[in-house]
Amino acid sequence: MDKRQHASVLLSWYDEHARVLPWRVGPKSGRDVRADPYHVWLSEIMLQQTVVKTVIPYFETFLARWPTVFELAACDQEDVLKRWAGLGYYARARNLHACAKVVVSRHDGVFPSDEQQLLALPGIGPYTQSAIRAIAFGKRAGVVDGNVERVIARLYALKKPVREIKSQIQDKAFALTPASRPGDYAQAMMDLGATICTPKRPACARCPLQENCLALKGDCAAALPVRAAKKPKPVRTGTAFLVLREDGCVLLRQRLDKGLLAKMLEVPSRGWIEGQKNARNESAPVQAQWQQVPGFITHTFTHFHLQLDVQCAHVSADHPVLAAADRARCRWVPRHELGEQALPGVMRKILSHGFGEPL
DNA sequence: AATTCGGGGGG
DNA sequence: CCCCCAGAATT
Repeated sequence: MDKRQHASVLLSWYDEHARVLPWRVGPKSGRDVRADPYHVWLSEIMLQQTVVKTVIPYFETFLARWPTVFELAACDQEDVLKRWAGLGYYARARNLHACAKVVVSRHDGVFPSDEQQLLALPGIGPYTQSAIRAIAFGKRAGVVDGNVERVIARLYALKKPVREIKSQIQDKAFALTPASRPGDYAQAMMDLGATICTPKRPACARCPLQENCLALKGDCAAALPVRAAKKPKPVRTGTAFLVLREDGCVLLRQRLDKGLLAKMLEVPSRGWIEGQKNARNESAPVQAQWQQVPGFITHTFTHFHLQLDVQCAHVSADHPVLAAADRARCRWVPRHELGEQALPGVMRKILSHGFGEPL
């Protein structure tokens, strides 16, 4: 099967099996209908390392709140962080807002179709750049994400660690990309990887490319691609402090501008340290009579496990926050407004555990 | 070239 | 539990 047949077979499969997604136009709604670059960009940022099902409700919320890049560029960053809360990788949200501002201020609100201009925008890397050019502008770009990486590795039975053959995979992906409907082709490859050519137990019997697949021929599809061994995740422990004011407000604090969960809100805590020796050096955010909440919460980040116990205290309305440096970042939030704050998943777990009920 | 960034769904 | 996901930025 040559390259033209490959693309033709895959596009036929896509025309019949394509999933209906809110940012996707077609494929049956017409040949030259291209998706709105703003929609494509927004969805692609959200889809970085995040599965389609998780993204859909966030995409709908963002589009309803900010119909165009102009509204998004004009809003406050914290508003973006609030609506991104729970989606993870929060640098994406900060870069999203920064990118919108640049597109408005330097490109008159029109997304560029040029590779270098796209790469210059915050949050847009090699993958997102090519996806936008193919899907929104109909350019012939080699779109390689984790799905395509796996499909290509199997099609050609590439048995070296993918780390070492990135450029080879990129070259083959581009070579296979047709001049017509490159956006549909890219989405077809990704859909194939997500639904047929899955990491474990691929459904080769239902694959439109089975005649073309060297891995299937060599009976090694499930073993590809070869990825580097992962390092074990250490366990960090600490204590969270849930401060309840008599008027029903909870003490929250904005995190630092850099690092884990940067600029998001948090329940004040100490520790997050491997082992337990130095966990008692830092102090609580206020002086109070602390009461241990029975049990603990656990949360797993990309590179460590976290286990926190939760201490709870009730304070009066004029109670001072201890650390002067913290006061600027601290705020009292009514309990019924917690759900709409820029609180990451782990912070919501802490609050739910402390209150004994979901936010 | 390695590490740092979240969170959740599926085996 | 472990895997990986429409990756990018930083070191």
